[in-house]
Amino acid sequence: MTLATITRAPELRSAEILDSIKGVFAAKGFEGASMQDLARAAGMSAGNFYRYFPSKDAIIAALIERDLAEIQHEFNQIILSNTPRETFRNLVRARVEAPDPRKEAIITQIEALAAQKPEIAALKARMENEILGYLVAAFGRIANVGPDESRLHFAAHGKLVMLLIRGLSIGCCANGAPAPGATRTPDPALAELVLTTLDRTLADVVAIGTLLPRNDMKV
Amino acid sequence: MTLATITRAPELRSAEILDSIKGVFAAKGFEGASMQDLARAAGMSAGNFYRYFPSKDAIIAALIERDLAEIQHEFNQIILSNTPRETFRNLVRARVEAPDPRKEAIITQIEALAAQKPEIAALKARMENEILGYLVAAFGRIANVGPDESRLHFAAHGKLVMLLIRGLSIGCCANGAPAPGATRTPDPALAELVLTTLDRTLADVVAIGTLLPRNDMKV
DNA sequence: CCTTGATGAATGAACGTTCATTCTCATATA
DNA sequence: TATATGAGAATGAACGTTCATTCATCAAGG
Repeated sequence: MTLATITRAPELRSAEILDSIKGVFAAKGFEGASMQDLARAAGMSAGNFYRYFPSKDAIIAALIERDLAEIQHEFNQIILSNTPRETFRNLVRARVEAPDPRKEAIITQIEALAAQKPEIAALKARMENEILGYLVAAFGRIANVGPDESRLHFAAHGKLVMLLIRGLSIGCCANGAPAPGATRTPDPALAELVLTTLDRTLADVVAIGTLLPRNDMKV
Repeated sequence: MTLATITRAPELRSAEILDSIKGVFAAKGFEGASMQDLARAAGMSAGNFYRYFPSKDAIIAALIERDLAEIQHEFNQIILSNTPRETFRNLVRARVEAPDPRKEAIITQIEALAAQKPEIAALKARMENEILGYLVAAFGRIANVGPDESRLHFAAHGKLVMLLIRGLSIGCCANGAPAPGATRTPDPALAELVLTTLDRTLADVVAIGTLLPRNDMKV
């Protein structure tokens, strides 16, 4: 409390709260976690929680917003890099080899919530479309083609990459024991397969790019 | 009601009920669908519903069990076929090109529920492990290697295939409009990419198989 | 008249949210 | 320095609703 009070900006406080409750959502699910649970995890009373988030749904919305900002930042690294392909591959590798189980569990919850709450569904759709946009832009940068061409030819490739990364993170199988804090074994062999699939996709993108009007010819 | 009474076997009746409520689960989610909703969709009262399923959880369990049986049947076709690779590809193609939105929505719900109910998590784990087993067996049949070798070398490939099919079905992006009965456009380009990825994986499996002790040499 | 199938109102627990109240503490006042 | 003040932070009990589940009751067929 005293420590919390020191934190001047309420936005920082909100971010702290989001951090502290992520685990609860991951462990109990969105509906399974009561507001009392969340408040307890955040170290405050149920009532006071509403000073930071006007509703339970708003918490999920804030989580989505935060993840999106983070992802956006990662893609900026790719776009600004002068070795975009390597940068892309490194970021993907990090995500594939050291996934954050809490983040993935929350994405699963959002996925399920979208069936129930149109507002969340819209947020999810926006998030996915934005990420797809970033991916397509990154592909355009890597294959050196303009944005329109990129959008036209690489949209499906972008979706495939999203599919692979998300699917891997969900840990589509072999989780078995529901031990809460257990370090999930994400099957290195599968991770390796996913990575080579991503490499193949990237190679496809570059190959297609050579057949398209190049971006740098205009200059 | 009168029609229902004619149905002699209660198991058939249960299957009918499962069919009629699948849409409700898909549209509203597991927690979003109340027992009243489900009973109404099944054309009976809330109380009477409990004559067929002892609890809400049991409905999900029954749905999982049914899907598993169906999948098992499909894999039997592959194992018994004398052109297993083509049979496999055809089944996958059907699933990729004409997905059942309700089934996938329910899988999403199960995924999220597993975080909350250990019983469901166990069921889910069993289902995934069984499907993986079928896939590995099918790969063994296709690559003509024994079950032990298959399990040893193709487990990751099986997981990759599961990941691809499930990921595609989730419609990882570009669903946008939450119109309930809308025919989702599953992006044929993405479907095609997934199929070629599956073909590559299958080719990898066969290639690895030629390096392994063959199954038919023993006879 | 008894069994079977079905009803829908009743139950009780759980949950999101609200609100009257208390606490904290920096500043103002004397 | 000692005290008063007031605004924001925090509490936790209470509210109203929803929902899974149960049960007393009924209808019909043999």
